[in-house]
Amino acid sequence: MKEPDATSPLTLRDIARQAGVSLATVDRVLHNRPGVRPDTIRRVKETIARNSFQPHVAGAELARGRARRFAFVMPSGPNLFMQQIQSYLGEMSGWLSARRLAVEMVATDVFDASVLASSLEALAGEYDGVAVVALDHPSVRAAINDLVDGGAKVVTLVSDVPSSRRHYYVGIDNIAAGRTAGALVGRLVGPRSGKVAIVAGSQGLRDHAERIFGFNQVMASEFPGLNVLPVLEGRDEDERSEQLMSRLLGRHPDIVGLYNVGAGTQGVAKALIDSGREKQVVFVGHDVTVLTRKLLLQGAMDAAISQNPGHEARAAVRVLLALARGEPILSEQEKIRIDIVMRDNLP
Amino acid sequence: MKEPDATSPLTLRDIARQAGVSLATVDRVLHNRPGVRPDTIRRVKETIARNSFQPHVAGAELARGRARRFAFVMPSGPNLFMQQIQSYLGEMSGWLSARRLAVEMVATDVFDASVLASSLEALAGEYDGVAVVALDHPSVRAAINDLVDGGAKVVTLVSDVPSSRRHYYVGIDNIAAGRTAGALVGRLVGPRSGKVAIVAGSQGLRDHAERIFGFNQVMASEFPGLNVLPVLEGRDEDERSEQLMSRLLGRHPDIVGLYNVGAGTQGVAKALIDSGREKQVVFVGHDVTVLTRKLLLQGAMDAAISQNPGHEARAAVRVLLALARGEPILSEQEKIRIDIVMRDNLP
DNA sequence: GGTTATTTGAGGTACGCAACTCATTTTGAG
DNA sequence: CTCAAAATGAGTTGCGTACCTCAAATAACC
Repeated sequence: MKEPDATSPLTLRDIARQAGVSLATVDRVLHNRPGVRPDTIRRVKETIARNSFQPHVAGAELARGRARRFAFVMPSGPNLFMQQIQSYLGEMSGWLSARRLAVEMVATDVFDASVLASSLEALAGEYDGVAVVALDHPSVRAAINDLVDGGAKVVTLVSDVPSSRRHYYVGIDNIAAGRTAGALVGRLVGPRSGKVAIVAGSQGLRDHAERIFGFNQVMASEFPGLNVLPVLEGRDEDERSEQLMSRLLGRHPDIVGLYNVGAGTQGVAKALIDSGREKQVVFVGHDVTVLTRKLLLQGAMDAAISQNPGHEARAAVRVLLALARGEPILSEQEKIRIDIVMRDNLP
Repeated sequence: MKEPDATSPLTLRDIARQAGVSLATVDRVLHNRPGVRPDTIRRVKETIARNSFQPHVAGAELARGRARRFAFVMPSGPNLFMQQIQSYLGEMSGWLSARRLAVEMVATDVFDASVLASSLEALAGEYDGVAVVALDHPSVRAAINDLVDGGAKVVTLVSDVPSSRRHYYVGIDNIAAGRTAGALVGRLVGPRSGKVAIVAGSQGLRDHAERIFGFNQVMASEFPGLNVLPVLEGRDEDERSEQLMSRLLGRHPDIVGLYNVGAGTQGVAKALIDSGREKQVVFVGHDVTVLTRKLLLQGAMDAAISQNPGHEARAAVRVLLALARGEPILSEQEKIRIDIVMRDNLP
């Protein structure tokens, strides 16, 4: 005999009884299976809502049997970001396997739309969820939509494709990141006036373009004393960035600020240090790596805008899992913050 | 007939077979139950390790039956921090109930050691886990240790009691927070020299003392041009803080920086604004609230050091859950970061 | 009214583990 | 060697859900 004494958690059986239907019907409603009258569906859903009933995740997880497979589609090549994500996923391996989750990395050329699109197509039906560092291009958009239609949960990582039907975007607001960089450069330069240089990978990349936009916005409105020079495009390569930067420093002795939008930080820093002006020029860049950490500590770099890659990796996994389970997403938790890292709050 | 075909996840049964023991013995080993020879224990553990086997959380969770109860022991009174934590826990309610977790708030006077200690004692045996905003005092330490001995998992929140046997501390490194504040004030003041004021709640509070320590450290070593004035103790009250600050501003026309270590921000800001010097004085404080948000936006405050309370609440719950389940803790994930919040990266 | 289609009920099995009982084997002490 | 104690095996039950089958009831149609 089951006593209705304490507030022992409700089960599906209780819901069924309260709604005056059988367990099978509740199950049909819960999983959108056919063969239930609209009226009955409503009654069951109301009962669930009234009791704010939540199915026990553990029960559901156990009953479904098979493990879930997630794919992370990431840039190929000796990419530091990919290595970091991979290492953070590695740290989660215990957590993952205790939940019977398999996460696999799929390396591909994310900068070539057709290659990326076909890589995505190849995943159809194989995975329950896909996280992808996506290029915003029609064929990629179509591939993402196909995955979604195939029943997979799709999350864009770092770089979004807002026009697709992806379920979620895990990454920062790049315009706000650029604004933050602008505010930092402006404030740290102080009352001085002079020129400000920008080095980006390419203005064709969505995230870089957005950061530059935000940066210029702040510069124009809040720091009229600073004159922003045309953007140098270093293609995220160290050598090229260094050359461009060296030349620019030579031509403009009155540079007081420098914003490095993407990678190629090593080259930019080398040019700055070789010029001997690293103490006079405020240098703000992105991401906390071994390199930027060193530069911050030695004072050559003043601040780094960072989007914690560990958080991104974990958030992507959590979001995919929540989507697959049909759980609500804790959006506040999964939001990637724009971190300002200076020497004294290095993580 | 079970086929050993694919890499279908192992179960306890597989481990038992491989180790050449029965399921009951594996269970005894796993739960540190008596009645197993040391040699057998070793053999079982080795088998588990060799296969990097992780018990399926869902199975374990389902089998244990009863729900888990966690208590959050927090400051009573109209405390903004408590309200925030409570609201963030509210957002998690679906997540919590789907895992059959009950989180209860226990309000108490956390600033009175004996009251806090007896509040903690009262929880013994009732809860599987306790998160507590703790005062570092011998009687509190003893109460925490008693809870731990009673089998509860204990996490200190925001304010640590390192000498106790609490399982984990969820909060920031306050010395580093102070250093960060110092670096910000110093950098934002720029080449000017002058005096820097500090307002704290009380130097007797561990976190405040640590922040001041870190702040002074940076000031002394990196900004010799800035002269730090003696600490004002505003008891985290607006009125008192305002009076003290007004008087100080009157006496020192050459104040260029201001660090507000704790609460009472409203009062400090009012004194600063009334003096009409908010544009000349760099003002750095703590926490992003409705108030500090407004001050940042209007430019009266230059930066806020923040420890995301939502993250703290969620981390505390996750850590308690992991501890209760015997899962490893993702320390990287649970680490509370020191956020620098300026106008352009307001969350 | 009869027939078919749709909807619902009843029940079972399986998932992986915890927690227990009780029988049996092994071990160690005397 | 004997006998009690310790160690281990074998088995059962239940947790809450998913997913399945088959029968029964109800509704819709002509």
